[in-house]
Amino acid sequence: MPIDIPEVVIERLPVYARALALLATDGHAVISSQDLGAELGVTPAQIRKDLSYFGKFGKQGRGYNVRKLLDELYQILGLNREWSMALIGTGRLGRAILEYQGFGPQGFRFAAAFDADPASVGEMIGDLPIGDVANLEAALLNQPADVGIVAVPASEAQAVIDTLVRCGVKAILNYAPIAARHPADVHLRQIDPVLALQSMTYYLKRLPRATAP
Amino acid sequence: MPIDIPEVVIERLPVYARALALLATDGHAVISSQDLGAELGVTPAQIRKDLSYFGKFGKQGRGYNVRKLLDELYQILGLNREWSMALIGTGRLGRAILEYQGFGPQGFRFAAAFDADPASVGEMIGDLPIGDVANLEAALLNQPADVGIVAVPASEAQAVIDTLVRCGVKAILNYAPIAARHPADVHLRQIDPVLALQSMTYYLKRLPRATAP
DNA sequence: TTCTGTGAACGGATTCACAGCA
DNA sequence: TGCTGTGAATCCGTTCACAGAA
Repeated sequence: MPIDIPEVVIERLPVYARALALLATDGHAVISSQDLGAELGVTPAQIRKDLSYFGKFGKQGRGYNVRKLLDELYQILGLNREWSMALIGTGRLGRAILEYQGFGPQGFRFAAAFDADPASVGEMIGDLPIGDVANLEAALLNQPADVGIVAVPASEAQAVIDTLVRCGVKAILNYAPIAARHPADVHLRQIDPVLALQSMTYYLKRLPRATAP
Repeated sequence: MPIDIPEVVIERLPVYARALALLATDGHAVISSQDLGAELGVTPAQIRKDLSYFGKFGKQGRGYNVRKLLDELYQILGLNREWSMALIGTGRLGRAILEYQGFGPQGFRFAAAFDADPASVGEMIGDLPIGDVANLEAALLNQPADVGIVAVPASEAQAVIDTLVRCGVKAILNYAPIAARHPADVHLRQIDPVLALQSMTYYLKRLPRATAP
């Protein structure tokens, strides 16, 4: 298993896994790179090349056993275990993230929550107590989390991320609209709907039709 | 202004704009590609090359006038106007999106909301009435939206996206966890925190330290 | 025959490096 | 001297095309 696998490849694997999971529940036993690619809007060669970084999972002339390939991807991605997450920021956004039903079924569990507002600290959200962000470092050193979820205001986000990094957290999902600085060995993903919209308006602007005011 | 500007370039422009806006409010009048790059974790050459697709905005020996470059980027991206959005899906996620405070200040306004649940249809969220998703097509043809925001369950998302496409919506922000099929002239961005997490676990799995069970 | 796995070819984005202007 | 703008060189991911297994 080579060490220099392009990050784009790693980012596509969960997409494949999700599609395969769907195929499995639909009762498909086997699928070709051709058909999987059509499903996902990806070229068959892309899929085969991506998978070839990790091994040979298909059968020539047949395709891939859906169940087997799915298991392999789960193994590769580490999805066959539970991952603990610490949420920092329990305002509107933070609470929405906590209540989002998509994480649990995929094995991502909130283990702790923190906020800076004294009015919130001590409060319970479900069965999760809100801790003081001032104690974030101590709390994390005592009970580490695999992933940090940052949902604080933009002005506070870099400081929170620095703290997470200092505590050894190696994966951060940042909802704050900032370009956060972080060491190369810490993985950071940005959830940024406004940036997504702002890049699409470039193309909208160049279209003939316009919305009525 | 060439037509074949790489999409990655377009996606970086809002990042530059955001940083410049911050610099402007901080009172910085001028910035070099060097300093802006350091701020954003991007190489100076990258910034200069990106901007060169659109014109010459800097002064040799000095750098870029922050205010002027920001104005140019707003012009290029079409951020100096308001864009209307239609939200489809007003469940937990949809309501959180509606209440998110980040869209308004950037000129993105919710013009309509739709749901399939008869119990929700007719209800008001703030000053926005929830329409029946069965009437989505008619409503959009009557009052077009610039952007569609999809926050329905995964099983319904492709159908909703198909409808938006049929109504001429050319920009879609999809929160549903599916790899949606869409025509090349329709721009689609995916907000998918679970995928983001699932690609980071690949790297976490390969680290020595593990969380206590 | 069908479809995988993969080296080779290709294409496109990033980086380099420098001419040129303030 | 300092920094932009940009062709050229480089790097890297994608696609091609085919040998080989079922």
